[in-house]
Amino acid sequence: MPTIYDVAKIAGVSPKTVSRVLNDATPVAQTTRRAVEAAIEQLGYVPSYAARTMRSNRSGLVGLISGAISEVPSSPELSGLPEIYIFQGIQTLLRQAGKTLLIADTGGDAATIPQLIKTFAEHRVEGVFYVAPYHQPVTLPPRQGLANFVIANGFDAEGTPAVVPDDYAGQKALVARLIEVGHRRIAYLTLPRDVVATRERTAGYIDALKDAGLPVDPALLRPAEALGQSPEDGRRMLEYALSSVLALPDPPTVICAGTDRLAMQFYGILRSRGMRVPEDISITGYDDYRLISETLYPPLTTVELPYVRMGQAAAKILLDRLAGGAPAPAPPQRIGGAVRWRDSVVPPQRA
Amino acid sequence: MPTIYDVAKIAGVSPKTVSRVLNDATPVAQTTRRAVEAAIEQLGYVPSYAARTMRSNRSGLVGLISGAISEVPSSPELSGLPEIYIFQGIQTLLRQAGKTLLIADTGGDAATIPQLIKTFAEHRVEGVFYVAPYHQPVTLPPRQGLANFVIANGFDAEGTPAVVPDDYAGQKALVARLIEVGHRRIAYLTLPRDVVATRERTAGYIDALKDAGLPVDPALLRPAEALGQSPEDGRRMLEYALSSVLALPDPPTVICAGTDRLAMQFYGILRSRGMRVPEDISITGYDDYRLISETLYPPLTTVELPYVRMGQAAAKILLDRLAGGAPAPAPPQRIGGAVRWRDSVVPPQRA
DNA sequence: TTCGGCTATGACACCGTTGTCATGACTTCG
DNA sequence: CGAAGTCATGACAACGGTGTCATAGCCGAA
Repeated sequence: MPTIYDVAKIAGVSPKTVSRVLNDATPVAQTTRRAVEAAIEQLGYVPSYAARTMRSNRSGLVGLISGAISEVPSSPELSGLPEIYIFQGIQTLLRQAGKTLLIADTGGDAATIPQLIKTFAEHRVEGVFYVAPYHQPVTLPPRQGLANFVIANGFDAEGTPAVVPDDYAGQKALVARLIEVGHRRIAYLTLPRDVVATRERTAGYIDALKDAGLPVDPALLRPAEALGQSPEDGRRMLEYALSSVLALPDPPTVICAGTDRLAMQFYGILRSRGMRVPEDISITGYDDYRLISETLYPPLTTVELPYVRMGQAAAKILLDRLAGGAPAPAPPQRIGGAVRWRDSVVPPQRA
Repeated sequence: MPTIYDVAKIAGVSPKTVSRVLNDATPVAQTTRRAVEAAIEQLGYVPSYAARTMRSNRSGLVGLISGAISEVPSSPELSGLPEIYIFQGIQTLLRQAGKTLLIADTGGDAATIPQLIKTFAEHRVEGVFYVAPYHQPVTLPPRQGLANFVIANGFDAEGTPAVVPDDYAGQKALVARLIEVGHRRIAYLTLPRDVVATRERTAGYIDALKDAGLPVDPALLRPAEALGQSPEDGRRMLEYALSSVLALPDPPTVICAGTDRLAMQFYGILRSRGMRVPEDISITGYDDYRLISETLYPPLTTVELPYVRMGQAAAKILLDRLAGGAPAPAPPQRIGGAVRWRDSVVPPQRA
């Protein structure tokens, strides 16, 4: 591969001048610049980041770790949206800033993380992203001399900069909207009780009802899933939760599902019982996982899980720190997701 | 950050000896080795890949490009499985080989690729993966001096090493299995006519029928989707295809959908018409996209799209080349996917 | 005219490792 | 007992850039 010396020789200048041209550094005469650029073109010269890194100590690399970094065992049922959207958000901003993304996946085994971090350290990454598979508390392993960690889709106890979805506001906005179109009996069949998203969204659900002066009926609020259960148990729990609210003397006119996947299952169960969606009952989801929400018929009203924007926010935090900005520990940054209003919800029909 | 000199000074040896310890090179005395290892531990020393790269010209980095690298415009309806599984397969093997993965996403804009490749070149990657969003022909942009390209989920006209799913064998095995349990009237409602997967799977469908000595009825074989149509048109086409085969004088006992997503839509349509799955009609999918195939009730019989293994196969090709193995151009390597037999198929019921 | 200041450029060392080659101590064998 | 061979180690240069400092040419002001 050609080097800066080859370019210098052809252009008839010193290597240092070539370096200046490459870095847009002052001062270089117009004619010199053109000669150097021509030589670069002619040779197909590409500068070496490795050499640049040694002198300047800035590698242009940023690491990303995804997979089982959680305290909670990996639950496929919870990681609805592929984390790849978070990657995309991160990468978009990094590329604009001239950084390149190194990725490593734990493959579900948290024990591999120290090794991954060591590899990143060997490549002298300027920062590291941790991407959790769903909104959760995490514990970062030892930093091994690296700085500038940012957590996406999670948070830790040490106040590491973090970005999370605003689950509270999302569910609250959705329920407020349901109330607005006339619903009064709103069931909420949630994800497992112990996850962050359930706690926050439930609070949003309750506050939306209170804000509208509606009563909160505990019979309308129940988990439709538990952590670590078998598929059969899951199915049974789901049907039981649904049956319970439908059997109430004053049944709901709309069912909010904890996730688009649950909503999809409700479609199936309701239809095999002869109920029509949305004529007989309205349904909402959460995530806006478009493979489901746009494919279902009728298309699903849901709340966006703003993964791309979360990734961008995480990248912005890191880039600001690299630029020498304030560390900004603060509480996790919360990213709101829009309500996606589709045809699975209609105003309640008179009985 | 501590360097090899700091380690050498503390251990009382020369830098070169430290280097030998780091690389497990002969010959180093046991006592010396221990002293050096102790010094490394004490300082928290981490070797610099950048410096190593300069001397040895091996960066330990491999690039991966995903996104719109296709000739075909990106169709969300076709990229059933998230490419992330291909990444995982690739990364598993690379990590074992001590390589680190650099990733870049085009963000849907193929015009960005030359820039991405240039960035990879600056980091002196040892190879580059192209990952297509679904099985398709691709055209690689200029290589800009880089070698060792491998295509995953696609193939090009130049014979670049490539890995693709064996769509022919997958559909053939599925249909053979259906015949085995007694089905004779087997409908196939496919993905858009022009995509590779449809051509190959249709051939598999036909050959399975022929092998069993069954007639091929063109009325049972039709596309359920077209490229680039609106959601409403899509829905209409889908319903029309389904209605057509059901209205036949001798209707099918099982419907093979072009993808799990289509199968999911068929569940919905059939149920809103009062038909039961699988009692009244069996259904199969393709992809084994578990968020759908395991969540549907009854769980969906489908064919695995072996993305993880495809990624591993692609990585193996690259690693073999890096190790100096034969270039192995050959036709694309075909990776077979297993039939996943679940409850959406039962033997045909007597009319 | 002379001198300070600015512009464009180059010489040189250095970043952190490793390949090449040399060297000294110790074995082994005739 | 000396020559040849092995083992453990170190000196030195080189990889491809960039930071620091020096320098030559040119300008305008005193």
